[in-house]
Amino acid sequence: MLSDNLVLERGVAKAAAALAETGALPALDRPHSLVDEAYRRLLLQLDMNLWKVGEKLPTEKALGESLGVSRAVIREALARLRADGRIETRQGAGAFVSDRTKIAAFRTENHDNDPIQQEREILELRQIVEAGAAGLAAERRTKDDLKAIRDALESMLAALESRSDGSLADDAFHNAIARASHNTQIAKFVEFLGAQFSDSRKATWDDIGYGVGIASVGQSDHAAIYKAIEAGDAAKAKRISHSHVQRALDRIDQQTAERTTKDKHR
Amino acid sequence: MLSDNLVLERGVAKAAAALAETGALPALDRPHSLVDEAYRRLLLQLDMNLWKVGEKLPTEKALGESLGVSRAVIREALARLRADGRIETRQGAGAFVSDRTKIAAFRTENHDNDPIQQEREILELRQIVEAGAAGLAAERRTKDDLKAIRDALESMLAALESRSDGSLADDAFHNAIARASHNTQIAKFVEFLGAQFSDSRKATWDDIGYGVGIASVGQSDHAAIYKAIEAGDAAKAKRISHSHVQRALDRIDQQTAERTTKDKHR
DNA sequence: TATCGTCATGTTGTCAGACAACTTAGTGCT
DNA sequence: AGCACTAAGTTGTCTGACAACATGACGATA
Repeated sequence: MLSDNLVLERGVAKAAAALAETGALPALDRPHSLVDEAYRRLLLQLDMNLWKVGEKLPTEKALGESLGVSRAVIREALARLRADGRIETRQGAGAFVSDRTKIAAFRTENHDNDPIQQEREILELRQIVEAGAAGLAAERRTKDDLKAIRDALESMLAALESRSDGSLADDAFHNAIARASHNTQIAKFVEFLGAQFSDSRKATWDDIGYGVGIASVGQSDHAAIYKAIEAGDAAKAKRISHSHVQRALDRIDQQTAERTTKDKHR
Repeated sequence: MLSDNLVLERGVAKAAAALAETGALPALDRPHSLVDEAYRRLLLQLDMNLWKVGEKLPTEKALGESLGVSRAVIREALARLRADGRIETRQGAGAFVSDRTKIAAFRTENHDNDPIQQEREILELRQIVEAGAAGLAAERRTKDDLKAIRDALESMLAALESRSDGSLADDAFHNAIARASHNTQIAKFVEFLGAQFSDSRKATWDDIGYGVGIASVGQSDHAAIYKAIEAGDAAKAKRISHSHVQRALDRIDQQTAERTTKDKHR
């Protein structure tokens, strides 16, 4: 079942050349490298608890043979899993499934979930963390922090007036607030969460966004958040930041509702 | 400066054998594998902005020669960096520094920071997220969720009465609440943050913890959090959860204060 | 019998070389 | 200038080899 040959699966040049004569479609799509594929397979099997915690995985040789790839490919895939803290390897012994207390990295990827649902969930997490960060920022901000936030605010205003893309300034604004919390982990995490969006956030700033006026509503939120942080009002900063993201959540829910309605009438 | 040879650096068997005659201490500690070391070096150089965003890294061959390791080692290290989203590689072209919008994984590790300070920062992040999760849990919990939380609560109570280690049940309690938020990203992240602690959390449950009564105070917090979630009181669940973690933060600050005082008198 | 070395075997860690697939820059032709 | 073509350089993958280490079997010794 899981012994599918990775090489045979994707279109290799040799196979493609052979098929070209028969008129079969060329192997245009090479979605991932062999290492990527091997990594996905192994991660999937780990998530499915195919091997218990502490149990030994098959040897690199065996894994390579079952997937039809060389040991080098398997080793690079295992290196990733080890970096994620999902497995531990001991020279001469083998690779073992590590328990959950060893997780070393957080990723938002999810094999099975609906992408929209996933985006909603990330946004909700973002809402919590950014509101908390805004609260801390109100308590700890320095003059330099305020200046950084203000600069980003002005960049966004300029973008808004020229109807150009302000998503970068938007990012900078939220990151500046997170940094003002003077907690590098929070700052790093907000930056990370922001990166998980980059494309979908642009929707706020494109033509549609301007048409609906999302961007300008957002801007008044931003100004209010800044004022609260400047005034040192943590509760207020948290509240406004929270409701600011809530608007984005509501938009997602509204779109989802519209879609399901459409589906019913189809 | 950065052309140090990794192989020469760590204690290789050959070198150890040579030193054995001179009476030098044996190379007991083999801290990391070559791949780990190479990964750290490259990550450090990336964090130091040695190469600009979009800039091309040296070739695998060159990197291998400058670190004194084979291409295979470099490739596995680069595989990790690529998995983290720090670089992108194009076959035939090279490896390039990717911009911050591509970050694929969040790690708490920090090269330079004081470990205690880092623990405090993670705990603060935890405070924010867990309080938010508790709030959502109060709004969305099902009967099954409540049962899972209650089970963990009872496990902790049993551990408390038998004065045994309840850190696992403690973990289970907070994870059950996070799952009750019905947001898999939040649940995954709470689980992740919990894993970043596992050892230091045990302090709450060891002998010292019992002596000071930390565990029993925590237990009354836990019970109150459960009640609030059961009652659907989101604000209350958030508030208690927040102050629950605040106690742990205060303990850290107190320890830090004591240490600095001691340092002064030394 | 129980314990302790020793050894054979298997596995991971690392190295070296080779070729395929691909990019890039240059070269020469039109 | 623009184009096809070539050549060199780079990453992706494969293969084979050896070192370092773990583990269990075996036999010697007390």
